[in-house]
Amino acid sequence: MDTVKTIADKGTKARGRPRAFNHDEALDSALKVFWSRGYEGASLNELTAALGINRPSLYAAFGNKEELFRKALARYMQGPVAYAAEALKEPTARQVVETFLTKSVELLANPDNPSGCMIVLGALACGEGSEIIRQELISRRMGYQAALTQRFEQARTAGDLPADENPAALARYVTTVHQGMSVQANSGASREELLSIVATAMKNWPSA
Amino acid sequence: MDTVKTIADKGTKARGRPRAFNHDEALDSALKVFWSRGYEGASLNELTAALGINRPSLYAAFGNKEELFRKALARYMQGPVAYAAEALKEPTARQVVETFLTKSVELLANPDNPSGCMIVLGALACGEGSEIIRQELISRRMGYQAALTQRFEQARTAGDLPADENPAALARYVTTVHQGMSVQANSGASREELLSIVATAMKNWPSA
DNA sequence: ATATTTATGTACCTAATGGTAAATAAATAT
DNA sequence: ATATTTATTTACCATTAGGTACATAAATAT
Repeated sequence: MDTVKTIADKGTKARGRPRAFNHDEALDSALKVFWSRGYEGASLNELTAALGINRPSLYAAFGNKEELFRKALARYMQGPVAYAAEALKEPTARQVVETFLTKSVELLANPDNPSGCMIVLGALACGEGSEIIRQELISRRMGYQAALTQRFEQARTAGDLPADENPAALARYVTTVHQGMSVQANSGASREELLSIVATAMKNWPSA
Repeated sequence: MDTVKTIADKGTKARGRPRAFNHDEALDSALKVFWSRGYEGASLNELTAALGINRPSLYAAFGNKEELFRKALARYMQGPVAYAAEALKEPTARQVVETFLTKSVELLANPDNPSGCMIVLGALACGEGSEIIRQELISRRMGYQAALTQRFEQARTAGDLPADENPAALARYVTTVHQGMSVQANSGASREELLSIVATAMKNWPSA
């Protein structure tokens, strides 16, 4: 268990030999590897090399490959992808979508990032051994799609989305475009190209 | 068993021991494995089991894993995905897109098929060892995107696409929707759900 | 000073990976 | 009948996969 991490534990000194690496920085390194290689494509050799630690330290700190992926994924959602949940707070459905997709482009086109969203590309067509992670990523995607649906229902009530529009269908459309853009980014699409996709996708957004 | 392979060889008899399996049926079995598992996720054990042959026979007949994938991919394009090239022949740009996306749904939602397009999902976020295949799939996707662009340019000349529309941007949009639908299919989307995506995506198609 | 606790380093484990050597079997050519 | 050609079978190869045992190092508690 962690010794000095929380503010509550500030006074107490760590009991054993101190960790030689920073827990969160290591997680960020692991994230980069999983993000670019996917769950299956990320080998423990590549992970330990990126983290600058050896295997037993990794296992002691993070459990195993699967657990490490989950922890990296949590960090991904609280960090690089936090904008997605934020976008739901925009005042109108149109602004929600525009903000979500535009900020997605910034993430996808950032040359410092691996290309494509990790939640989308992390485990798609893969071996049996990755099935649990694949299912987990599916439920994350569906979770966001459901959140968008709810947001659009609210928008319909609020009046900024016509009553005859189908919130679930619109949410599915938006996530589909986002997922397609991840594939495009993985294929090398530029920021401008991705932005043009957003523009085209938004052209038919229903007006109130 | 067919000892005689090509029409040109019709008269001559096969020289050595005849193959105990059908070449093209085996390729179809390999296709199914690669299609559902991706290049990286398909192991030789799973492949040989699916083909019902042992390793040396597979290597003698198809080269190696990479070559087998290429041959399965070629068969995929001439078979299940032949509709994509066909769709380009539709009379108007709108019909091209509608046909392409609708037929894609039939492929993606067919319960007999692995879920998602193999060209899209076959190798996205993967290890170093799959990089060549990943690049190859990228160029297939770009190839179709380029073909769509050309078709839209032609449509603009023909007058069934407004002159101020950008053929490349529209083609990118269409392929993005298709790629997103592959992810949706992989996440378990139904035929009806996929069709609703097509309907939403087509709503903003420019009219002549 | 000593015991206790925790982390690191080395070295190793088993299973699975893609790939192949060599013997054997089944066909045709002469 | 025999030689030649090609395919199958069995058994194996080196490498890598994810994961761990065990001794040692570095800190605190008493």
